[in-house]
Amino acid sequence: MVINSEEAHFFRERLLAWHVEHQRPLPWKGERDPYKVWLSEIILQQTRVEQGLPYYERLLAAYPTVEHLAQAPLDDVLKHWQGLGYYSRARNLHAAAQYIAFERGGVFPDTFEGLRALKGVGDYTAAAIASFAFNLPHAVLDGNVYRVLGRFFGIETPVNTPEARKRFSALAQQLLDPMRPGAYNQAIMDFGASQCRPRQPLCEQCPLAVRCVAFQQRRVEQLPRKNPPTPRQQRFFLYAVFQKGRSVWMQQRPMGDIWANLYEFALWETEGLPEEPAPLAPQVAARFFAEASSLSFHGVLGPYRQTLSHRVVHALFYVFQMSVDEELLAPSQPLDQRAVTAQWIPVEEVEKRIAMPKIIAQFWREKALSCR
DNA sequence: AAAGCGGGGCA
DNA sequence: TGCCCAGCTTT
Repeated sequence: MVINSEEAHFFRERLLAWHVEHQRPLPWKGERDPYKVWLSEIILQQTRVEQGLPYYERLLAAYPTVEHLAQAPLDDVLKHWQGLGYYSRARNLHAAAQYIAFERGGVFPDTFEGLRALKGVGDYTAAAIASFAFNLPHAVLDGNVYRVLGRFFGIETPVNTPEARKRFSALAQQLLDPMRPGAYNQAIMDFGASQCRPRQPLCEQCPLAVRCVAFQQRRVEQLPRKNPPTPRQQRFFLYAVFQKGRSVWMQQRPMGDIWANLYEFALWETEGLPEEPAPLAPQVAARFFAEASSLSFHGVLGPYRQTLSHRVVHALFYVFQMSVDEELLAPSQPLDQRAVTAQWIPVEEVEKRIAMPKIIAQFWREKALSCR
């Protein structure tokens, strides 16, 4: 789709005028430091501003410069990231920080291609940093832009396809104000977030409505189109929570699966949940310890359920206590068969130091409450 | 081209 | 409950 310059001018000017009146004050607005822009953009990937804001404040306080971030242990970065989701962002953030700090002397890339080569930086994030920090003319294409352009131009192509990506990015680049790329990108994303929002958009007071195809055809709620998502697969986790004195056995989740690098308890993944959980306790214990007789079973909690983007996880927690004077028994099956860290963690350090998936943190919190 | 990867908010 | 969110990476 090629648009004439008059139409592009109309779109641009109305949008920028709207932005002057309606923009939200946020800490990264107008920021030119590429480190801060980068940090904010990684946090905001697939994440609402309200959810990401406190994480931005805490991470920036903990790591004021890219060197601070690069020198921190990955587990500390993950702990700061706990609860935000998509944990590969934290791993990539850390890896990119080390690259910038140790191989580039702390100097950020200042071109689109240089930024795009950083781990965790795709087309959107590279365009955002390039335009905000360096005023380079690259148009952002995110969920907001898809929606605004899809409605205004009445585009039928489902947005979650490679074809849409090409069409929309070409369109976005034509509409970009080459003299004010940063301001334009801020404007269209703010506009999508608060005016042309997914549900109940404010069309009656919209400066673009007079030329908006979706509005004129009363199809605002139908656009942009999207292909249906793939159904979520169910997974069933039976956790064995081994406590010895004031310590608990925890292990790190492997790469290449959900919650990579976060910590959990000894895990037995099954094809389903048992009808009667409690009688299964000896079998659960036997999965991990040959000498189950030295364990006392303290009960089972759950099932807990958590929905992820492509999975639904159901979890039961079997709690066992070992006597304090007992030496650590050899697991009947290696707990670290996935070659990850496994260790006894003092109970009082778990919440402070260990990054856990939400479903683990929730169990742990409720267990602590029920034990006092 | 499709799948995998979190968690929160809202109708 | 389903949908969406300042997306990226792997297969």
